[in-house]
Amino acid sequence: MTASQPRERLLAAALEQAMHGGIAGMSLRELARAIGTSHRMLLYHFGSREGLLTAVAYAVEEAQRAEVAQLVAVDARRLWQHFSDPVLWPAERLFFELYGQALVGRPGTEEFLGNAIEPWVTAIAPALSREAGLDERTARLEARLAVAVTRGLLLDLLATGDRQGVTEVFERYVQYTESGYRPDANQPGQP
Amino acid sequence: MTASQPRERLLAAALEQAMHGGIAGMSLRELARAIGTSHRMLLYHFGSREGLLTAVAYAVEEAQRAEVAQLVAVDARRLWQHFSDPVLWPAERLFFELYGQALVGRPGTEEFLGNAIEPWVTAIAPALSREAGLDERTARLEARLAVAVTRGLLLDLLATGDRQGVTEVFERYVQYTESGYRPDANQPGQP
DNA sequence: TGGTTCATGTACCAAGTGGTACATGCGGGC
DNA sequence: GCCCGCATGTACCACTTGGTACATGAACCA
Repeated sequence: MTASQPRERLLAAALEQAMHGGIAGMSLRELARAIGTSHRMLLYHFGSREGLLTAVAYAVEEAQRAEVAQLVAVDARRLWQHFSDPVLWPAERLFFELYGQALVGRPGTEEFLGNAIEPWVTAIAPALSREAGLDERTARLEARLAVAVTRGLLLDLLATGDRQGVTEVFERYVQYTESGYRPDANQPGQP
Repeated sequence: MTASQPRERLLAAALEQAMHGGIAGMSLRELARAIGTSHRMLLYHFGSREGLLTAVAYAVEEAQRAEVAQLVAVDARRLWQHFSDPVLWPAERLFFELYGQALVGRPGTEEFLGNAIEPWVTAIAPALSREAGLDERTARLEARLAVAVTRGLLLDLLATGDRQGVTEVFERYVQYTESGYRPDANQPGQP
């Protein structure tokens, strides 16, 4: 189940490699050389280049889901602390790489899109509903916003490397959510 | 200055093509065929494949900056209405594609990263400072958050296509900002 | 023992790759 | 007229690409 099967072993190695230098732009031979096998083996075990890409995308997705499952009911600051940890940056770069490729229709990455939002929202919303007493609809809205904020700030973080600065921004967002908002505050022109 | 110079004409065509089907995964010949020229011409005018990629990335960046300049002092809802318009989706897909490639170090896209955050913050912050009476530091924090929220929600939008749903989420964020937050809520940190 | 299945290596293929050499047209200045 | 610089086309280069054919080994089961 772990790395005993050669396919699993190769997949793990490919994943590892994908996190250092990307994967969408690599040829089978490049990748094979990098992980110490032959392009013949990659084709044997994954059928085609696209099959390999698909398998990697799927694995990344699965890792994400595992992450989510583990993080339910954790508070926002700890969650950000977790995601902004530099050891996760390679994985997050890979995520954005695959995401970008999926958006332009690169085969083998398309199904990646379907699981980019909904599973996260579904995983986070119940905790919000429970701990903040929100009705389900509102909890899902709030969760969707949280996912977007986290992704947007991760993009910032990966581009700038400025963990402290971005963390400050995240803190500001958290304080918004903690203070709740007053729908009666009406406007028109900003307060 | 427009499309009189052949290089400009080719660049415009390449950009156009890049928005429909991406560009990072295309070969020179594919691209040339798609825009009705020869790969020879692309190499002549851009020096190399990487030169072309760079030029396209640069043009996208420039278009972004123009967008920003035009949007200063516009209110948040109109801004979202603008960015979420389906006619801009191809451009935004291209943005995320280039961003993803830049994050994994694809040559010709690297400098893209440096201008992903700061120019936007600098363009937006003064308006926030002016209209909401925030000090400069706070205005920049707020602007950085706004950029992240917008990008995160655009990612959601491009993946799901659910403009109405995502717009609701954005609305929730706007209401947070409009109601202001109460730092006295509990929290020790942050003034 | 022999047969079967999975894993791997070697060698190859046609097609496509980025890039270059070279010839050709076409315009305006002299 | 002539030349010169830009733009373009044709033909080619060595190399890489994804994929396949085929042989071989190792492990297991009969």
